This record gives sequence, structure tokens and C-alpha cells, in this order.
Amino acid sequence: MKAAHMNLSQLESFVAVADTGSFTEAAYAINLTQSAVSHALAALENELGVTLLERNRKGLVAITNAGEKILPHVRALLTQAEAIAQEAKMAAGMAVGKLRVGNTLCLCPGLLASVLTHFQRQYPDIEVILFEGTMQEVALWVEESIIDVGFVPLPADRSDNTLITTDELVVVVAPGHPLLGQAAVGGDDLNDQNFIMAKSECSFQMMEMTGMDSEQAHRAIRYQASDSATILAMVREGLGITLLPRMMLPANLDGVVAIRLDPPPQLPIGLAIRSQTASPAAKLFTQTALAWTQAQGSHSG
Amino acid sequence: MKAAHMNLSQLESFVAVADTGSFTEAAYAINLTQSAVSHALAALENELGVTLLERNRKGLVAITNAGEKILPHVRALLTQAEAIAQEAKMAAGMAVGKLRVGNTLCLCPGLLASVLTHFQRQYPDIEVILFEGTMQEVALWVEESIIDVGFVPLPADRSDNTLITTDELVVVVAPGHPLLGQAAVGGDDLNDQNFIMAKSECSFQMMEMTGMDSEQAHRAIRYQASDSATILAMVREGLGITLLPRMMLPANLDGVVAIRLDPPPQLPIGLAIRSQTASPAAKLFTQTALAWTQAQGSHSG
DNA sequence: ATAAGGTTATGAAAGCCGCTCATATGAACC
DNA sequence: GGTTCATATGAGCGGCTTTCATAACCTTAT
Repeated sequence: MKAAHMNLSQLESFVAVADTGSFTEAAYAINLTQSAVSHALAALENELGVTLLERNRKGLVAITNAGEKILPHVRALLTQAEAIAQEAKMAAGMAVGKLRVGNTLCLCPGLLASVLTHFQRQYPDIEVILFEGTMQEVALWVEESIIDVGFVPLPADRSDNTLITTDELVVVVAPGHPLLGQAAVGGDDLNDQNFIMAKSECSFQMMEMTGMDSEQAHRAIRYQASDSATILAMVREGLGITLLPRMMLPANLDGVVAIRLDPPPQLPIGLAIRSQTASPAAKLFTQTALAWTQAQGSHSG
Repeated sequence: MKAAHMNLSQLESFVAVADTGSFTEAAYAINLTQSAVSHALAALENELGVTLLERNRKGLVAITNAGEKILPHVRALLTQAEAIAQEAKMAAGMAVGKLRVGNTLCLCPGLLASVLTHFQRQYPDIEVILFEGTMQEVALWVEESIIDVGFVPLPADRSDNTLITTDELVVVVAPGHPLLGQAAVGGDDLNDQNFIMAKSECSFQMMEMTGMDSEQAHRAIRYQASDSATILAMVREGLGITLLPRMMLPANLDGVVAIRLDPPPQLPIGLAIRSQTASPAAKLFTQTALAWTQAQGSHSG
């Protein structure tokens, strides 16, 4: 029983099932028959000698421990397969393929939009697929080959990072707030304030950049909302103050006032990719983002 | 012409040809017919739409630029394939597979030997393949998936590193050397000495750890040899002094004297692996190495 | 030159493998 | 129990991969 080689198709099936949680959906997602997926997984499991998925003729398949261990490797393998195809097309002069980009909602949405616009114009044949998640998720996704490139706040210890830009954190308060009377607002002035922040880990990071420690930050948060408009509305009502990257401020902030801090905390934002094994599209994206940064720099300089 | 999926077998063929430089040898190496390899490469190139190898009916095949770009991705892909197989076997309770270990000759050879012995005893069914190279090569090989794990001097910026041990650098001189008269030998005392060092980049790193700068180190080296016995013989003849990690000293150093430095420079030695995508065998090896370190530590403590 | 010995390429045939179609089987919900 | 949802299974077709045999090509020696 000389085991035949495992197959890219089988691996794709496995990932698809793991992602969709269903053989039928997986089959649809990768343009195959449900039967094909079933056969593929049976063959794969047979060859590996391990059960990858706990079947359940009802609709939900659970991944086994073994499957959980193997899945990241499969993802990494398929990512390389895509990279190979892309490199080949690049060598033939065309920039095509898929690029999975991760972004954190609470990091300046305008940055992603600008870079994306430039990128799409420059490489119209690269299909961009967007993923949204927390900073931690985005960083993890890059490592696990779920996405090819992601915006993360630096310094990120894992993976390869290139600094794209920094964004200044500002305090937003209601008109007539006591802080407005001060000549300069430092980190200490924020300690006894009520904060309204986004429901994200990244809120704490931002607060700690003003000089608070983790515990203070947790205590200081009075309300948490998921949308920035909601947060600003609450600030307008005088329920508290908030801390935002400058780029997240709306064009006209009616009813609220932004105050710069002294010293101004700079949130560094970078792009994470898998250093050596990045796909060409991912490298192109990084280049585009860097070029955009420099263009911005020269505009304002 | 809907391109069929590329094939693991084709990719193996490509790597084999790239490594051996010959279709015939490659075929032999992966237990296939020369014809099969030829067909495989033709199919692969046809699908990718790129020429990967510059053929030459004489015996030597050169890799094209496109091939050069694609090759690392192929290696990474195949490494993941091996990792998948290993994870599967591990889940079934057996530790089997291949592990490619990189080592630098000038880093304590005893370390590798000890760890290897333990590892082989613990996991007799994991086949270990040794690679020797300079520190830079070893670090690069890990990144490029040519090896799974490698001993490198820390800090190595790339890849994931775990500290295994440190080794003290000592000065070795001929009997009667002026330095022997001093109470304590510091980095400054070495500046005007003639050095005999190994032909390796790692020599400079060691010298810089005593406080010299790069230029001083280059000037100070009088002779370079490739074997440590040769170096010690030259020191014995009074041609100069050398700097060695303690672990590289022979059991009885007849005719030469080792002097400890003050402060003693500690060369940190670690294991590099690909953080997320490491094969289970590579992780086991790291564990074994760490366990060995701790055992050593408790012996001497 | 021509032959010999090396290389890769090519064509045809065999066998295996992966896909689809059709259908069985199982679980839940009524 | 039947309906409806899911996955499993079996047979057959088509294609891909491999092998065998041989061609084409290059280099070197005679």
C-alpha cells in the first residue's frame, strides 16, 4: 500500500470544509461536487492515517485535534502555491492573482482606502479580498497564512514589518469641557476622566500611549461602543471624552472639539507580511503603501 | 486550455533538478524515470507559462530568473507538505519523518553531538540530515526552507530563535606569552596582537565581542586557517594568538595556554526555526535541545 | 568524419486517480 | 413514518502521470 501523493485539490477541499464547516458549502465554494469533496477528504485522511474531521450527518463538521494541528500547514502550503502561480505570471509580465489584506477597523480607515485605491489602479488584475479584525487577529492571520498582508500597530514582534505611517492620538471632548481651558494637556490630565472607547483591545493600547498603565486604562473606560459615530455622539452629549487617531476624525466635527496632547502620542502603523514566503502581490502592496507614504510626506513637507 | 492543477510530484522534480543540476540525477534521487522528470518539468512550465530551466543537452541545466524566484516558494511548499505528513504521524503516536539540521563548524561541535545523540535516542524514527555551513548560510537556509532547524549565534534578527546555551570566549596563547603575566586580560589588551583565526565570518563576530570594532578586527588577523587544530598548532609556534569558544578547546591543550578574559565575553548560541510553519520534528528537536541545556545547567549548579 | 557515450525530448500505451452522476445512508424535525 | 437536510458510497469516464522505447542533440575520442 504505497501511499500515493496527497493532492493540492484534496488540501483545498480540507481548507474549504474547515472554513465553511460543511462539505456541501465547501464544494460550492471551490467549484466541485459534494461527492468530490467527500472523496477527497476520505482519500486524504486515508493517506495521512488520521481522521481530520469529525463527521456528523447533520450539517456541522467539527475539526479534530489532528486536523487542527495540520490545518495551518495546509494553509501555508496553499499560500505558497498561490505565490508560485503569481511569480510565474509576474515573470511573464502580468500582475495577477489574489491578495488577502487584513485591516483593523480602529486603525485609520482612510489609510487603507487610499492605499487600496492606488494599488487597484496600478495593478487592476490583482483581486483584493478584505478581512476585518482586531489587531491581534490581523497579526495572527498573517502568521497563519490566512491573509497575505495586514495593517498592524507597531512594534509587532512577530513576522516582518515595515513602517507605513504614524498617526497622532488626539483627545476629543464636548465644548465647554474643563480640559479646553488648559494651555497644554498632558497624560496626567487624563487620569481622572471618563472615557468612551471602541470595543477593542486597541483602545487600551492607545490609552497606554498617553502614559496610563493598563489598570488605569481599564478603570477609566466608562462606556464602550463599536462605532466611532456612536462614540462621538456620546462625547457630544457630555458622557465622557475619547481618544482617537487623527485620521479617524470626521471632516467636520460638529459638537465636539479635538485637543492635541503634549507630548503628542504617535501611533506607529505598519504592514506585516511573511518575510521570506510573501507572495509577489503582497510585496507589491507593501511597495505601493510605502510609495503612498512618501508621496504624503512630500505633499505636507 | 483550462490548466490542470500543478502537482506535488512536478514540484519535487523541479527542486531535485535545481539541486542536482541534472534531469537524470534528479530522477534517480526521487525514484523516477528521467522521462518522468522531463515530462513533469514540461507540464509545470507549460502550466505556469514560464521557462524555469535553461536546458542544454549536455549535462548542465541553468535555472532561469523566473525559476530562481519561484524556487524558494516551491521549497517552502514542499516543507509544509512534509510537515503535514509528520503532524499526521505524530497524531497517530509516532514520531517519524525527516529533519534537516544546519550547523556551523566554528560553533561548538560538542553541542551538536550531544543534542543529536539525545534526540536520536528519543526519536529513533526521525531521520536527521546534517548540513554544514557558515552562520550566515545556516540562518539563510532556515528562512529558505532548505533546512528545518539550525544552530546560529544570537541575536539573529530573522526567524524565530530560542537560546540554547552560551559559550565563553577565551584567548589562547603560547606559553611564555606576555599576556600570561597580567592579572586580568581585558579587551584593550588584545588590540595590538596578531590573531590567527578560522576562515569564517564568525571569527570577526567573536573578535568584536571582545570590544574591537570591525576594522580593528580585520587588521588584527594575521593568518587564517580552516581547521582548529591548525590554528592551535600555529599558536603553539608563537605565530600569534587566537580566540575560541571554550567548547572548541581540545581536552588537553599541550603547548598552549587558555586565558579567560575580563569581562568574559559570552557567545550566545540558539536554534533558529520558522516560527509558525515549523515541522513537528523541528519543534521536538528544539525541545530536546532545551532539555539538554537545562540538564547541563543542573549538573553544574 | 565518424563513432561512442553522455544528455534531454518525444510518442504511445498502461494504469491509476480524481471527478461526476446517481443513489444509499443517516439524523433531525414534523 | 416521511420529508429534508446532510454525508457516504459505487461505478464509470476521462485525464494525468508514469514507463518504455527511441529520437535528437552535444561533446569527446578515435
